[in-house]
Amino acid sequence: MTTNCENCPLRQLDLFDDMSQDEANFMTRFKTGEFVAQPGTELLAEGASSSQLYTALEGMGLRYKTLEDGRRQVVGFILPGDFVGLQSGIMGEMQHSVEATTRMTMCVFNRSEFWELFRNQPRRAFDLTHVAATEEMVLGEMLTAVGQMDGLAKIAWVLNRFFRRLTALGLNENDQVPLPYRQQDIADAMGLSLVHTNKTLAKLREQGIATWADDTLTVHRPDKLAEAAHSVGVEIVKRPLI
Amino acid sequence: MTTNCENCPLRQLDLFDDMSQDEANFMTRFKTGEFVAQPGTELLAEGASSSQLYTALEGMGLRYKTLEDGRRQVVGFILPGDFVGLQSGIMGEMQHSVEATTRMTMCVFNRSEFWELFRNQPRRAFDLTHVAATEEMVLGEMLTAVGQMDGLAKIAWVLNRFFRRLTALGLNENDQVPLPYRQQDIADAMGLSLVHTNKTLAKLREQGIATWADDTLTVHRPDKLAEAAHSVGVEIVKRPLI
DNA sequence: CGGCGCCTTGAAAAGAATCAAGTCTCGTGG
DNA sequence: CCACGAGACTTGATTCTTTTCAAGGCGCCG
Repeated sequence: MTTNCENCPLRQLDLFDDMSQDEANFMTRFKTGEFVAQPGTELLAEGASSSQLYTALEGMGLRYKTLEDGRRQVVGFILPGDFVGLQSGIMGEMQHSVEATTRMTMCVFNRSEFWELFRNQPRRAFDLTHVAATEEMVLGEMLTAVGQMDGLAKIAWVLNRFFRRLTALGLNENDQVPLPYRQQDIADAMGLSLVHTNKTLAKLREQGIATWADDTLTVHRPDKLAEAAHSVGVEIVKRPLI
Repeated sequence: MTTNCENCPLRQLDLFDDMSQDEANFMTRFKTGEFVAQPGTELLAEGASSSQLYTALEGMGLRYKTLEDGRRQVVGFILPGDFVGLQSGIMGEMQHSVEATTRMTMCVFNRSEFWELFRNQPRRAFDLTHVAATEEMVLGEMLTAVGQMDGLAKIAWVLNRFFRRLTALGLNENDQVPLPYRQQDIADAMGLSLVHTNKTLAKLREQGIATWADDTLTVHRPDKLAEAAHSVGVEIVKRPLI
């Protein structure tokens, strides 16, 4: 029993642009099925050319690149509503791997119908470009954090981002949001060592700003967190849902 | 006297995808003129919504984000053939500023005709998405370098990238390519201090790998440079020209 | 000639990585 | 039912990369 795009629960959210009836119909045709990934599964591999494109419907995952020496750079986190596989759809090959952190439900689209989308659904084509541009924007902000901030600000930055984004997804209950990643994932995302990440998280905890334990992030002082992240004004941008 | 897209010198290069006659005609109509920017000029400002989109025809520039405390993160370098302003075209607002480093000649396109491109030129729309995806890919690689590599590898990485890209643009003469940036620009791009950048450049020079002086980068040992950059196999990807 | 921008170099200070244990939880198998 | 091991989180001590501070040099332009 797969979810029909017209009844997609994500469509209700303010975070996402409205979708016309016509577009929803098209998406339902474009969608070839659903796929459930178990925790730890690799959905797409760097260098691989997948014939499948996905939109995350439920669960969380991450994008990462691996270096020869085993180091890993997390280049993004995948939350519900995120489109996955655009690079392979456009350039024929993924430049990073994608892994499910929790159990994930993915909407599956067929790459062969990708071209039809550009020919017959200019609005959806525009949205796809929007998705790519948004991704680029996020990477630019992340690069700025990794390149210019010190440890405390980096950690605050990424926690703040999660907090706001997950709140926009309606997952905030009493200033608590689910955050099922490991400390190593955050360390690899922000270019810090695991040990330093751990000590920095402890600092944020001791200062009564935010506590992250048991896959749950509790933000006691959202204002202080944003301040520590040097990103007071940053809004989570509205985006199209593919 | 502006350059006609059909006779655009960049089109000759292997680096760029072929363009059909029909597409070249469309681009000529899409193009509203040319614009010459003097060194140091700000072409687009972060947060601004420009009604103009550009393709760099000649010269070099850079994209950067500024933090409240004055720090700066360079999020990309603009070389001939690069498209500028996609974010403002798609999302209505630039997320980074763009500055001309040298004198630059820019092809100017009108944002108001942007939508027509998506409606009537699906192939060009696809190319635009390709540009966005390529940009995302480059940022991902840069993030990996900034997040995971040490100083020497970071500098080697960026020099190697310039060397290969400028070579693909036909600007390589005897292993020398023009590189008109300041050390501070490279430092801000790779998240290093100016002092450390300078000392690291000295190291590469002493080791006989590469010398950068007088706006010219000379690579004595391309193999060693790529090795130091941990990016032996990375190719400069072919891309569409907008 | 003087000042400004950029590059260079040395010394000191600090932030982050690495090394090294040790704890806690949870699932597995004896 | 409990011992055991794996995986993740903590914490202290040490090492080292990188930053910051400070100063001088060089070329260019008014």
